Amino acid sequence: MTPIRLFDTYERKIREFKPISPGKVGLYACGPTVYNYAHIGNLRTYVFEDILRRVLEFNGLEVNHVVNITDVGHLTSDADTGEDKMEVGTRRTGMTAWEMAEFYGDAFKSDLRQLNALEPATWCKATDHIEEQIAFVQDLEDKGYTYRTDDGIYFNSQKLNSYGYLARLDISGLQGGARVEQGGRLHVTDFALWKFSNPNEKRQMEWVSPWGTGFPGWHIECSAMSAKYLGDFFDIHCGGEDHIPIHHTNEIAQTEASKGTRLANFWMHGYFLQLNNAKMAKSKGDFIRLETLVEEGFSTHDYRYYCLTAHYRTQMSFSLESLDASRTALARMRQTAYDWGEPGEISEEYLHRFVSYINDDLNMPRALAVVWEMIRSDLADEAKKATLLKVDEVMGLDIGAWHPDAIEAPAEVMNLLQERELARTEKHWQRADELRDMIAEYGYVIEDTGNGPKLSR
RNA sequence: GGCUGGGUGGCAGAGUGGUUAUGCUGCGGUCUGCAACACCGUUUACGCCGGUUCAAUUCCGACCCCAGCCUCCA
Repeated sequence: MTPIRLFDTYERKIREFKPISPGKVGLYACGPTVYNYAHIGNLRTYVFEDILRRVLEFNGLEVNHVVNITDVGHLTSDADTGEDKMEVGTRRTGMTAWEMAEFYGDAFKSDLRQLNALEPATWCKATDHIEEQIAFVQDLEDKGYTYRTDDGIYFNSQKLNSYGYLARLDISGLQGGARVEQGGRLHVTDFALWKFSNPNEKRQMEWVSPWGTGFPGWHIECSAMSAKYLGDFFDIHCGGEDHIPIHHTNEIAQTEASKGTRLANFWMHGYFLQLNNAKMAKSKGDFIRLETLVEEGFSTHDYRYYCLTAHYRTQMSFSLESLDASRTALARMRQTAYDWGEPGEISEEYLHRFVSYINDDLNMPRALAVVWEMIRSDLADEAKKATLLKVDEVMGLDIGAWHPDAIEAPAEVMNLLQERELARTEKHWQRADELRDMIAEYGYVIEDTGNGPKLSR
């Protein structure tokens, strides 16, 4: 079998992937912060992670997939004007922080299911792992990596020579450009491990700790939970590209200080979906949800297909026009496959070519090109069907489950349709065309096939 | 300002030191009463300026532009 080669952000190169334990892969994916719905840009990263998992499994590996839910740890902005996102969220929704976390967590899981992403083996919430996080911070304190300020316990990034290696950070450059008040931090790159509650206001989420009542910093949850579920050094850690300079840099710093490892053997990042030449941001008004696309008449699978048309490591420009191209392509793929009938023998040649691309750093656009080549080849239909169903184990487009919708048209439309068929057998073409126009006014399109007319909306 | 990454045909998006994916769209054709579907064919593509080379979109350098991060963020 073709070796699996993956791009590792830490090394900044593609290298062969070999599991730390033969046959088994530990995979940790940074999950959502649940103060709002996920937008399609967020979702693109989870589609990438799902493809990664499917490719590993396609290669016969057993994947232990862990995804966290960040339901606490939203640091209040360091600037005086900053607000706690969670607080803003509770005001907006009228829910408590706990209710909100559950609500948006469920919405997120629902989005993933609709995108046909495989369910992780473990979902872990930050609030369910406060003890582990406290223990982790305690360990860092014992090892001399922390200091205390007025508002929390901080990680001293200067204690690690390798700090910022993942992002190739030029720390002196950062200092010149820092736009935010440092507070009590000693260095710009230092970050909170544990934040104290403000004595003047009661937080909805807070816990007692050896340092005082408060809540964990954002980064510590991933170091603590990944260690719990996958060990001190596991195979792959994923997330969005924006996590490279801060979140993952800090996770690595914590784990390196505590465990002496770089946390994961491979660091992989999904790149942004751009809207109007800028990243889609929850803070802007123009963020698009999966549900928004459905309201626009697209299916969630259309969006999944769309994600496969670009490599995960390139930014992609979103527009309804380009999504429409994917919808058309997927519709043709499904319909064609349906018409092929029952599957026969898989074409080893096409399968092999497909695998050589997916194993080459998840090159789905190239793999998809092979699939189209196969579809338009002179292979027998049964072989095409079998091959397509096989490669769909990776694509996840549910090709095999699809069937044409049985259109339920109102009786008026059905009568018109019947009338038109009569006109056609009598070769009254003008009348037939009039009837077609009338049917069109009800919103239905007619396709005349060998087996009679076919209605669609 | 610093750091990281990128600029490919109408759109999206692969890839390569010489033969220039793939999907969608447009155009031409076959099929069809017409249309639609399907199928076949098809259009001056590689930001700009230098350099290396027999040959550069592909390698090197400068420049311009774009995105991300430096602030919660997929």
